This record gives sequence, C-alpha cells and structure tokens, in this order.
Amino acid sequence: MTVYGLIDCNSFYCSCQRAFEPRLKRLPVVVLSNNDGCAIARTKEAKNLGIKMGEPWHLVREQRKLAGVQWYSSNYPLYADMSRRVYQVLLEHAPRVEPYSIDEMFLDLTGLPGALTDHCEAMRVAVEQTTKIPTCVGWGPTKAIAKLANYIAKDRPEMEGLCDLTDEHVRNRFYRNLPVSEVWGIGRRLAARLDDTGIRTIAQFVNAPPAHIRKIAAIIGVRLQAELRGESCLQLSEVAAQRQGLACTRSFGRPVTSYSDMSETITGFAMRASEKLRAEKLDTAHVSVFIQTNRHKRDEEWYANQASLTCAPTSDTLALTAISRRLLRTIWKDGFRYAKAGVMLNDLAPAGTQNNLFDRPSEQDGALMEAIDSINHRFGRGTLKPLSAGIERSWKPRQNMLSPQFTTKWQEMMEVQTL
DNA sequence: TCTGGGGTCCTAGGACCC
DNA sequence: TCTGGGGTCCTAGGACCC
Repeated sequence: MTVYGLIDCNSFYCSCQRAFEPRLKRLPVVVLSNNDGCAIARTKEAKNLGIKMGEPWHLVREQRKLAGVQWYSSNYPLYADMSRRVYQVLLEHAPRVEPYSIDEMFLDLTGLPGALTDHCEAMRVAVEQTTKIPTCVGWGPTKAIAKLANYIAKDRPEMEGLCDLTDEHVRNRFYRNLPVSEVWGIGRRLAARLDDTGIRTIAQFVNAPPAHIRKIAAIIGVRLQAELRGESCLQLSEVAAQRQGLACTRSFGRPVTSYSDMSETITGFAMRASEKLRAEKLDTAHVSVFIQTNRHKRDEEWYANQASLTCAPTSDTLALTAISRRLLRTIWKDGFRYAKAGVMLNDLAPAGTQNNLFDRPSEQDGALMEAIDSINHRFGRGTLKPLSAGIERSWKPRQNMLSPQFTTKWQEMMEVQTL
C-alpha cells in the first residue's frame, strides 16, 4: 500500500533567519510581507504574543505587542535557497519528493524498511542538522490524510513533531474531534456553507452523502471526501508541472499619481517578468496589466481595471515592455492615487515551440536578450534596462529590516573568525 | 503614513460552429 | 405561431493554497 508523507518546515521564514543568527533562538521572531506591510511568518513565541497571520504591522506597533519582537523584512532569495537545501536532504531519505510550496514537500514513504516513525524522526534530525530548519512530518494512505497528519503533528506538542494516520481507527478518532475547516482545500467559504447544512466535524464531512457534498463543494469536495476515506485521488508528481502563468505585482511604498511614474513602474514589471520567462526558457502569448487604488481607504473613490492582449509568443523584453505600456494607456485614468499594479503573463510554452509563423523573433534579438541577462546577472539587477524603465523608482518598497542574503551573495556571506 | 505576492483548479456563460 | 441540439473554445470570476 502506498504511504504519502508531508514534511513542513516550522515557521519557515523565521527559521531561516534563526539559522544564521543563533541569538534569535527562543526569541519571538516575525517576518513581514513586501513593503513591511503585514506579518506573514511568526515563531511560536510571536504567536503567543497575540501577533496574527496577515496582521498589518502598523497596527501591531500601535497595540504595543512589540516588546522584544525581532522582526525582519522578507528575504526571498535566502528562503528559496534554504528550501532547496531542505529538498536536497530529503532526497536522501525518500525515494520520491514532490515540492509543494517553499516550505512543504510531499514524500513517497512506501515500502521503506523498518518502522516509519523511526525513519521520519531520522529524517527530521537530518534536515535540522544540515539546514538548521525544524520540521514536522505527517503520513497516511493519501495526500489529504498526510496533510491532516502534518497539521496534527504541528498543532499538538505531545505528538513531538510526528503523526501517523495510516490506521483507520486512529484517523476516525481525530475526524470526530477536528473541525472540517482543517481539511486541506476547505477554506472559509466552504466551511461556512457546510456549517449551514450541519456539517462541522471532519467525521460528518466524510460520512455525508457524496451528492450532498457535490452540491456544496463540487468535484473538489467529492474528491476530498474520497481522499479522507483513504482512497487516493491525488498522485505524487516529482517533475514540476510547467507553470501556467507568471506575475510581477507590487503594492507601492507611496501612491503613484502620475502617468509617467506608472508607465516606468509597469515597464519595470514587464522587464522582470520577461527575465523570469527567459530564465525558465518560456515564451508568453498573453499579456495583462492591472492597476488599482487602495481598497482599504474608505474616503477615496476606488478604481481598478485591467487590460490584456494576445500576442505572438515571445520573451523579448522590448516587445513585452512595449505591449505593457500600450495596455496601460487603455486603462489609465488621471486623478487617482494608485496603490498597486502588476504585469501578468499567461499562455506560456517552452521557448520556440508555439506556432509563430509570421512573427519569428530574429536570432539577433535572442542574442541581445542573452547579453542583457548575463550582464544583469553579473553586475546586479537593473544594470541594463530600457530607457523607459526610468532611472529612479519613486515607489521603492520599504524594507527597513532586511537581513543579508547569507547564502546567495558573496558580499553578504557570513564571516567566521577563529581565535 | 502604514494592509503581500505569488500560484492552482474549477465552473458558468458567451461566442461560435455545424 | 413557430425558432434544435449538440459540440468547442475562451474568459471571467470564485475558491482555495502557501
């Protein structure tokens, strides 16, 4: 019988910061979203201070929950690299590993010798020794059960970071006592609608007639029901599926009000997006641009709009920045204080494979883009850019507490002195 | 003054075709 | 007065995830 595992890094972003600053051990640590806007990762100690997931940081400050809290601006290059290291360790402990998110990976634990509990504990120890990242592991006959097991392992200290839900009786005992909202894929809306029909626990969900579940939660609900009964519907996939879309979007440090500033900003997003595209050797055939004002402001008129265009497959910076600016022109309205904007690329396909009989990019364009990418990689992002991207970005995000990129920048590597 | 930035999948409905 | 029945493709929007 197949056994699926799920390993999850505890307070991942915070743990990454701790990995390089041992003084943070046992202190409350919080990592903030872009713009230092809200709390997106908290250690146990920070949670105990009442700091909530997604809580606006300026409110936390006002409420003086800050005593002794160590807080950081998010440092994604560091976290992505740490995630890769965790993955490398896991490959030595499971025949197949499927990265699910930056801090979670599904594992194939089928047919491993010895007791699974011992195996999983050894795996956790190895990850922590090598990367300094603490984890929890849950496992069972399906992915949805493994996910639930992981939640239990994390939520209940007495489980000591491990939870085995392979046994049906053990599962049912938990099902009777856990709310259906803890199921992977049941969010706030669905939980509320299930609640309306009297379904509150996982046991009630699993035992409800599939036709009833189908009415409320469509095919997803029916599939989850089967998964929770132990019938596997979701397979493990080692090869990452080809991504379907790619976006560069930001909230601004301060509002953008002039067309020229917005045009520069959008150009910058289109540039970043086309770099990402080329890094993954993809072309896009569908470009969207959106702009919006601050929806949290009650006293300002709200405006949001988006425009998109189907184009010949390309990853060319000059083509994509030009299209993006053209799209912006169609949705721009004067007189608003814009708080957020973005460029999204869809209809992705491996570079050069889409039908493109009429508008084939020349080899020179490809060589130019390669040269730009290698210069920017060597001397830093933005060294070379189209003139339209502007010289200085007025909306540069706040990042007041950014830690060094310990593992991905030579200049920021940790220095060790021997006495 | 200050509220993230990515993604995924599914469904309904419209346009269009024969 | 009467106005089919099936497809496909695309898009927008909703819901969810981390």
